[in-house]
Amino acid sequence: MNKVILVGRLAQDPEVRYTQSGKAVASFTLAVNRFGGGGQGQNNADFVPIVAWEKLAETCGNNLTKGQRVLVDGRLQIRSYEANDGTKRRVAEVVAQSIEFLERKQASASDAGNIDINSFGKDVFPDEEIPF
Amino acid sequence: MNKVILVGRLAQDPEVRYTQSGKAVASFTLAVNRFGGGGQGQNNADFVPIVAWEKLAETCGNNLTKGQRVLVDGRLQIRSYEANDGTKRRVAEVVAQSIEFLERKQASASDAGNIDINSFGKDVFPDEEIPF
Amino acid sequence: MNKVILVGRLAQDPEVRYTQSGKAVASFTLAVNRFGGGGQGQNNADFVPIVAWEKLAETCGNNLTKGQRVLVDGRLQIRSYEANDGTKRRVAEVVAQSIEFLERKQASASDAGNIDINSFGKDVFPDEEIPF
Amino acid sequence: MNKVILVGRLAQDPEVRYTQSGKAVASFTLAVNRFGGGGQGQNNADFVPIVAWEKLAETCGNNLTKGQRVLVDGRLQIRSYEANDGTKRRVAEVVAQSIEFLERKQASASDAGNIDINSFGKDVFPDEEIPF
DNA sequence: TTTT
DNA sequence: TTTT
Repeated sequence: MNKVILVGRLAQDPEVRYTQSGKAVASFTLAVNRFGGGGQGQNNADFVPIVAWEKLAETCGNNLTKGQRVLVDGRLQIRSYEANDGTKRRVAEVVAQSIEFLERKQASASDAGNIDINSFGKDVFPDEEIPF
Repeated sequence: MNKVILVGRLAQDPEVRYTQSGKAVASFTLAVNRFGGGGQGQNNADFVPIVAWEKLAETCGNNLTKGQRVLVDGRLQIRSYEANDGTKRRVAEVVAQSIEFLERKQASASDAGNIDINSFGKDVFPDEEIPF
Repeated sequence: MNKVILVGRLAQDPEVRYTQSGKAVASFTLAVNRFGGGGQGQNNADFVPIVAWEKLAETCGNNLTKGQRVLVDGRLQIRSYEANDGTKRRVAEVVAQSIEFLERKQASASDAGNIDINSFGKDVFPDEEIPF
Repeated sequence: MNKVILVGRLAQDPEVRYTQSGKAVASFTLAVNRFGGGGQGQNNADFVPIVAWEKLAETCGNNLTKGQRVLVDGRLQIRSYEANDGTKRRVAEVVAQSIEFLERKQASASDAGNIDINSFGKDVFPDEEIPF
C-alpha cells in the first residue's frame, strides 16, 4: 500500500517530455494548501512534484494549465540521483495514477464547474529514467 | 486534501528528540515495497522519511523497532532548508497522523499477528523546527 | 484503518437534526459518478448516505446545497436497525471527518471556482442514535 | 474519486461463485475494528461486505480464510435489488481493487509475519449481476 | 521558481 | 427518491 491523494492547483503549466524509448512523461508542481498551518502568510502550501506517464501524460499536457485545480491519486516515489557535485541526493515525487479535473480553465460562464473528466494512467513503475 | 497511506517496515529504530519548547518528535525511515517494479533486485522499495509529533512520537519511541511492519496515515510535507554549502534544498516527509501496528516485534509464538493497536497523533502543522 | 474518500455532488439539501443530548447531525446523499461503468444511462452513480456530527454538521447545514460538489473524507460505518416488519436490517453510511467544498453554489461569476474552504469534524464514534 | 481503504479480519471464509458468463466473484465480510468507539463491548466492529472479481476473486478463494488479516483497497458501491417481499432495497459493498495479505494463516513459526503478497484485480464496474 |  |  502506497497511496497519495492530493487536491491542489498547478503551480505551473505541465512540461511534457519523451524518454528515449518514446514514452511521454508530464511533470508539474502541485500547490497543496495547508489548512490551519502557517496562516495566510507566505509559506502556507506544500509544493509537490507530480509525474505522469504515457496517455495520462498527454492528457495533462493537453488539458492542464497553471492555476487549475485538480485531484491527484498516485503513489509516493523516492528517487536517488547524483548531483553535479557528485553527492547522492534523493527526490520525492508523486507518480500519478489518475487525475480528476476539478475545474476547467477558461470555461465559458455558463458551464463553469460542471466538468468532471477523469483521466487514468497505466501504473508505470519506478526508476524509469525521467528525461530531465 | 493531502493524504498519504503507506504500509511498510521500519528501516531503522525511531529516533525521538525534543524541540526547544519540549515537544517530542519521532523520526524514522519506512521501507515501502514496490510491487511489480524493479524485480527483486536491489532497488525495490521506496525509503520514505516519517515524522511523528508529541504523544504519537512517544508511542513510536516506546513501541516500534527496526523491521516492524506498520501502516502510516498522514500527510505529505515539503520542507525547505539550507544545506551546509549554502544552497537551498527541499526534503519531503510524511507527517504521521496515526500509525497502526500490524505486528509486534518479539511477540510470543502464541499471539503473533493478533495485535491491533492504533495510535493517533494530534495534527501538528508544518515548519515547526525539527531538531535535527 | 477505515478510510473513505469520495468526490461527488449533493443529491439533496442536507437535513440537520439534533439528538436528545443536543448534538447536531447532518445527513445527505452524495451522488458519486462512476466512470467507465454504466455508460451515460440512468444508473451511472452511487448514491452514498453521508452523516456529519456537531460543528461539521452545522457547517454542512449552513453552506451546502443540492447539486454542489464536495470531497468527503470519512469512515464507513455499518449500522443495524430493526425494520417496521420486525426484521433486522443493515445500513451503510459514511461518517464524515472532514468535507472540502470544491465549489460554491450561487457564486458570483467573478470568483467561481476560487473557494477552498475546509471543514473538520470531531470524530464521533458510532452507535450514537441518529434521530431519524 | 471513490476510494475505500480498510484493514480488518475476514469474518468468514470467502465464497467464490461464477456469473453466467463465467466470471469469478468472491465475497466475504470484513470485520473492521472501531477504535475508541463502543468500548470492548459487543458492537465494536463494522462488518463490511467485500466483493472481488475475476483473477482477484480466485486469489481470494485460494489464499484467504476466516480470521486472516488483510488490507482492502477498493471503491464503495451501492446496489439496488428487489427483496422477497417486493420492496426495493439498497445494499452497500466494497468492490476490491487490490488486497494486501497482512499475514498468512497457518504460517510456520519461523516466517510468521514476513509475508507481503499483493493481489491486484481488474476494476470491474458495477451492476454486473452477482450470482447470489 | 511557484497555485488561489 | 436523488447530483451534474
